[in-house]
Amino acid sequence: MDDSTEYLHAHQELVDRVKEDLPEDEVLYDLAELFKIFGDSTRVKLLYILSLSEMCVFDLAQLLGVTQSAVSHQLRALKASKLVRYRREGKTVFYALADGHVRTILDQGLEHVEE
Amino acid sequence: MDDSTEYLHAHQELVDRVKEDLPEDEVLYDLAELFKIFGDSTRVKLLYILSLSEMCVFDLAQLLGVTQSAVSHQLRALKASKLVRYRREGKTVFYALADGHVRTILDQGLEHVEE
DNA sequence: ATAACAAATGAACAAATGCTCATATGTTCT
DNA sequence: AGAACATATGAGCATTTGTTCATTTGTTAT
Repeated sequence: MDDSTEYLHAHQELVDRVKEDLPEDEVLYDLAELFKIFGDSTRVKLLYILSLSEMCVFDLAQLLGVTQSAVSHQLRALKASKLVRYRREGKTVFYALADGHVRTILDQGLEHVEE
Repeated sequence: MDDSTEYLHAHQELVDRVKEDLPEDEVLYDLAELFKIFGDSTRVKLLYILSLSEMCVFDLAQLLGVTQSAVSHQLRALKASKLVRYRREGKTVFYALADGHVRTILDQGLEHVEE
C-alpha cells in the first residue's frame, strides 16, 4: 500500500456506479413506508382477507378476533396508503382491495416465507 | 327483521368461507415479520443496493451515510430473515442478496409507490 | 326527535424499534 | 506477540407503533 491514487479502502468506483442506479431517496422512503404497512400481522391478515372478498368492518373484527376499534384504526392506515377502497351501504361500510398489486406482493412474500 | 334464522349482523357464511381460505395464522405472522424487514428505509436501501451489486459493510455505510454499526445491526436482521448471504475476504465481508424474490418484491412495491 | 347500531377517532400507555456509543471479535501484517 | 483495520455485538435511550377504552359521527327506524 503506497499508491496515493489508490482508494483508502472504499471501492469508490463501485460505490459511485451503484449510487447512480439508486432510485431517489424519497422514493425509497415511500417504499419503506409502504412495506411498513405489510409489516404487521393484523394488517397483513386484513389485506389477505380482502384479497379473498370484500368485507365489512364488523366481520373483519370478528374474523381477526380483535376489537372493532383496532380494525378501524388499521383500515385507516390501509386507506392512507391507498391499499384499500370502501363503500358505504346504510350503516355498514365494506372494504375491498384497491388494486391487484397487493395480492402480488403478498404472494411473493409467501413464496419466500414458505421455503 | 323477524326471521330467527337470520344472522344478527355478521355475514356468517362469508366469514366462514373466507376463514377456510386463509393461510395458517403462523404463516401470516411470518409474512408480517418478513415485510417488517422491508419496512425501514435503511434496510430497503440496503436491499436495493445489494440487488445491484454485492458490497462490503464499509461501502454500504458510506453509501447510506450512516455509521458502520448501524449497517451492521441491520445486516444482522437481513441475515436472520435469510434475505442476504455473505462471504468473507480477509478483513472484509461482502454481502449479497440471498435470492431473486427480494428484487421482485421491491419492484412490485415500487410499482405501487410510483403511480 | 330519539333510540339503536356501525364505524371512526382521540388519548393514553405498554411494547417494539433503530440509533449511537463503547467494546469485543476476527483477520492481516510486521 | 502486537498494532491496525473491518466487522459484530451489547447496553442504553429516544421514538414509533398498536392496542384498548371512551367518546363521537353517521345512518336507519320508530
